Amino acid sequence: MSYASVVDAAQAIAEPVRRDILVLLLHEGSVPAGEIARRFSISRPAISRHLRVLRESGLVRAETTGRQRLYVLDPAPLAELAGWLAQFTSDPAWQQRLDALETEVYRTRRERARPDPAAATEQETA
Amino acid sequence: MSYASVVDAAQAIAEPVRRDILVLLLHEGSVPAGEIARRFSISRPAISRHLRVLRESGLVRAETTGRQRLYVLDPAPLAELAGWLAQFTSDPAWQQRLDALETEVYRTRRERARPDPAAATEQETA
DNA sequence: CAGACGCGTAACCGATGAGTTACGCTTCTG
DNA sequence: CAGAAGCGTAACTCATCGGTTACGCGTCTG
Repeated sequence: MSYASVVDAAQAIAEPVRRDILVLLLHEGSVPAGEIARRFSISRPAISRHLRVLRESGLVRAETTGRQRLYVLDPAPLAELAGWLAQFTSDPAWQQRLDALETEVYRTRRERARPDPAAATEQETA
Repeated sequence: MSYASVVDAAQAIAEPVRRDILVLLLHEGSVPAGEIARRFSISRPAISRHLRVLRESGLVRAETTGRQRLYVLDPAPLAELAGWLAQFTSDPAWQQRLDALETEVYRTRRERARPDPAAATEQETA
């Protein structure tokens, strides 16, 4: 398990516009660059560079047909990222440890309703 | 359709150090801030700010005990992010469209394994 | 109680990133 | 074949980010 492309995928995903582009491609399948740009309020070069980021991180592939560039989604890196996330969401170890630790913070989180006697968890960063 | 915290989670995940912190907390359960800082080569204030980002995105919770701040993982936002990713990895629609399109780019992708650009910030240093 | 300890924050700085406009290259078209 | 259409890139600006050092504040301890 190398999780090599997790780095790039996470970086790519961090940008709202890029996420929207991915969703767009998911729904529409294959969309030319200009058409993608037309869907957003930012300029076409900005979209072009977002597409480059997505391309370089393997999330998207481009097929040149004539003077158009059709973009298609490639969810493989996203699957890898999902695999990386799985170690957190599926592994029960963290919960066991938290149970063993029996911290106040966790009980609060878990019950979500009881009055907080100490309230020492949420203070800084006013 | 909320995916509200996906934004923040993706942002938090985009940073290699923050990913490593999450993995560290996954394995160790509850770790004080200074101990976390000691595991990395960067300065303690830098870690402190990474921890703030993780806190504000809900990925981590802090419990103050005396003069220590114990950090624990909260995988809930990661689960949400995984849910967002699921629309790409589980939905078969994209593949149908790609099959229908039958593009050269896709056949290329399918036949030969794609080269993996090595960028191994992944394996935690702990 | 003075001082060490633990941790967060402020102030500052170089690097990165996302947006813009201007431009160039290739491909279609009248 | 000239010009429009479609895209990408270069050059630039501004905001954000991640790192550092200096500092402040609450907590433990001899």
